[in-house]
Amino acid sequence: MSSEPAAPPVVAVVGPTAAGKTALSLDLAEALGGEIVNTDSMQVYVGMDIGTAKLPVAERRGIPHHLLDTMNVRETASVAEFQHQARGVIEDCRSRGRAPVLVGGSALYTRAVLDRFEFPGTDPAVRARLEQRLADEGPQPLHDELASKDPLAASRILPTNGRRIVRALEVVELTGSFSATLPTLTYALDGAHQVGVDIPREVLDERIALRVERMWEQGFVDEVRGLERHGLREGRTASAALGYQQVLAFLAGDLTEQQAKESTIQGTRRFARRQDSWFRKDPRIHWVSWDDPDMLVKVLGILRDTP
RNA sequence: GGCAGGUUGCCCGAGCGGCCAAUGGGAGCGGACUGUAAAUCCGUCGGCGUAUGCCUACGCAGGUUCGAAUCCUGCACCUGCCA
Repeated sequence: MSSEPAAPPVVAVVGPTAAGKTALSLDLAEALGGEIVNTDSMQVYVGMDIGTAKLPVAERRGIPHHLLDTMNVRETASVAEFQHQARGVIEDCRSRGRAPVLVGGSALYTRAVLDRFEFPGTDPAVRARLEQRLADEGPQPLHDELASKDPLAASRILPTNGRRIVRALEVVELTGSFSATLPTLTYALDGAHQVGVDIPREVLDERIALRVERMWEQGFVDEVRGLERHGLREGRTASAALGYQQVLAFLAGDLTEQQAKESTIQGTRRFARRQDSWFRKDPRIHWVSWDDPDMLVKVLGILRDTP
């Protein structure tokens, strides 16, 4: 038996928005002597605070938080880039003997960090050309083209999903083929664990509605107004964030404020369903109930008992 | 009080004698997902333990018809115009 200290574990807290991931992650980080690593695709933006439910600095209990506020709203986010940064942060934490605690609801981001996930490159010119064609011709001709160049990829992507077809064609042009299917569930990091916060739909729906109401009370509309001046509307990814897109529509006069709020609640609920479909099918996740008073103890037990 | 219009499935909204359990949208439910992922897209969607099947259903009650959500009569409620 080796006597050298084991590397600190990597724990990812997953689950739908508003389930209570943040509280658990803070408790965990304190218990493990760890640091928080954000895996939320929208909390990376500077100034997107209220609408993303970003934890205020004052409530971070002095625990270092990584990968928050790394981009401005005009910049386009990228999973591959995020993966690179996150792995760097994780390695850095562990080298200092600190356990990285990942928190966030962006399933693809979390998996990209935790799992063996390699993203083929990208080429802005190729992408732009394909997107132009998508706008002009619609998805079907592009799908036909994909079918002739990479039949397997075409068979795995529906002819109506222009977005995925464009990316597939881009990768085919760059590398010759596109896998169009998710890699197996295999951790790329040693000592990785995933803990899911399980919460009944009815409770979650209620919490989402409440959270959105609070956002408005806290001045969300003003936050978006301010970000609009910093180019939020031009930001490709940031402008599509839930709540932000709705408030932008309100500010443009396309929705009433009430409609924007209701649409945000509705959209967030649907988003939570999509998050569920990622997390529920991952058998590696250890689930704990959102209202379990012994949640932390249980999670620590799980970490101790599983390799 | 008179004239005109309306009442459809969880919600909105088409249908205007058979091809209607009833177009479409939303919600709900399920699913996909490799460099925009809080995105993009798909399926399902009255009930009945597989059904060329049965039941329930288009405000309520009756009628015409081989057959009605669709036509007629009465009633109830809503709406626009004239008073």
